[in-house]
Amino acid sequence: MMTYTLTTPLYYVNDRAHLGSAYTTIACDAVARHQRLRGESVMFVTGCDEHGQKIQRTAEAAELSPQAHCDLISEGYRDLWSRWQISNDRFIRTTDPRHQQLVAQFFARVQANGDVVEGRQQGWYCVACEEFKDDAPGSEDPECPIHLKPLEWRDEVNLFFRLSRYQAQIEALIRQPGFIAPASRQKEVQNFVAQGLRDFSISRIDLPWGIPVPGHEGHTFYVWFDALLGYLTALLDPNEPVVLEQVLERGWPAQLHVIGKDILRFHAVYWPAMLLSAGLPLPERVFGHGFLTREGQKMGKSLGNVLNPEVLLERCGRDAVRWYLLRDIPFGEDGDFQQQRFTDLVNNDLANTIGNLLNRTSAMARRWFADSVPPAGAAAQVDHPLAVAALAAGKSVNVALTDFDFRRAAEAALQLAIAANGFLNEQAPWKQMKLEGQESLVAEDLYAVLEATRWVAVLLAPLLPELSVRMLVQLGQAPFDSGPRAPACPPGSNACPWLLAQQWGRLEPGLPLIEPQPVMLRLELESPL
RNA sequence: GGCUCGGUAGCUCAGCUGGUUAGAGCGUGGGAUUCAUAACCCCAAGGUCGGGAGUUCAAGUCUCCCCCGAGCCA
Repeated sequence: MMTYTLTTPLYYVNDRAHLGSAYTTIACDAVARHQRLRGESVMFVTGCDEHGQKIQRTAEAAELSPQAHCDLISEGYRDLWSRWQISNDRFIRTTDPRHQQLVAQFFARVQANGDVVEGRQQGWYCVACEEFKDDAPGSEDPECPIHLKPLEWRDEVNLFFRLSRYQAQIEALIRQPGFIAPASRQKEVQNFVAQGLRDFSISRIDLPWGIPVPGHEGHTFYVWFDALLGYLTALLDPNEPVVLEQVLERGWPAQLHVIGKDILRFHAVYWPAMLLSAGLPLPERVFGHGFLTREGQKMGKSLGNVLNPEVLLERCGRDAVRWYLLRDIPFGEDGDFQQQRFTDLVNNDLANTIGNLLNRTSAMARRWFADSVPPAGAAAQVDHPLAVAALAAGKSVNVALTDFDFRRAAEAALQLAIAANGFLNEQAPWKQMKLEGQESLVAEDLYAVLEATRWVAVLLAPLLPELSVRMLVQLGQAPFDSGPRAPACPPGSNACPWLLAQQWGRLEPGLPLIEPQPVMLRLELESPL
């Protein structure tokens, strides 16, 4: 069975997780859950990138060994994702000894293919970028334009990867529609490649905190070379011997790499070339998403306005943050985190519109129909206005999620809830109940709204798994398993619960309804986050 | 400095190959209602579409220049 493999970047352990990493990871989580709900077998990879001089120095500054520092930070990531209930199947650390073995095997292939050459590299180096700066600013004390830190003069013999040999293949690759997403990022990479690809160095000398290059004493691998390979190591079963070829049986090639727009070049150019050299298939798609600002300003330590995902989690909860990030920020574009808007949207959409819909409908059904789902009558038919709305919403959600358009998906689910609320106000069952002989009409109306509400819960499952579960439980429905070990359904089988749930009329009349509890509380933030 | 993307109501954004009075949600104001989490539903106000020039019978939508923001390459 085909595996849907997707990855977050392997986060650099230079510092603790920030909101940006949480954003990327949550988006991937939504995709992974959606695929699992559709019955796909999913391999969702995340992890940490732990080598390089920058890490070594950060550790020294903290008076820790590099390993101790990496252990600390990567454990922080692992713990954070677990508390966010991220459904990753793997968490790879590039300091894993197994990774070292895989890198050696990969390197051997690249070398056997004639793509490794020695070259002298001389120039100004930025440790923060872990890169040589081609155009040295001439003067005596050049600074890195990005980090505003002094550059260091290096003169060393390194190993180079012969990227230049792959010019034509890379050009063809990035021309393919869909490989680089969103499409608006394609040109930038094309122009970069059009300038002519130059070989890039894949080793460093006298940098102990890295993976040793076999056969080249004193060389360690350049951090990017080793980090990208983490995607492969992650796929291997932790108990099986490390055999590069085996990744083909474990989900390679990936369907999707989700990354921040700043590292598109590495994923859309360098990485495919490395894979070509090693004779491995290429990933289907590289999605470069935008960055988050906060209240219109760039987040940064110097400004002291960094939004900590731990704080967000504790004070606001998973559903609220996921909803805001997925529903309001166009995936792919830059976005701005605004606290007022955050609470407005969460309270309006989740508490007032969706939560209250369930609450009011369930309360009426219980009051007038013996604590249970009323008889459906004509409302069971698929031409009921809410049935039509539900089917349309379901279609939109599925299409939107396939396109990684979380906003459209969230909007579609929300619109269904709005339609159901509107229908209730039009039909006003509370008025009808005061009249004689209107009970069957009221029953139909309430059934239709309860069923539409069930649909809202179903459609929210990939985006807000927890809210979805709380709603389904109140409706007496079995919640869906979209977690790491969710069982996949063979293609063509009709056993996929989530897809089955997207049929109008699945709610059983007569089913007991438990006393409604608010499924989503309003956010009341007295102080800024 | 070069390249790319974006700059549309207070806020977040839709506006396909140029064509009737520029749309939605949030926020704001008003109304209606009481089943419900002071919730839901309805209505309204709000924009010289970043600035300037040009092409056209007609431009938010095409061309050029400039300004602002972001990313990449230097």
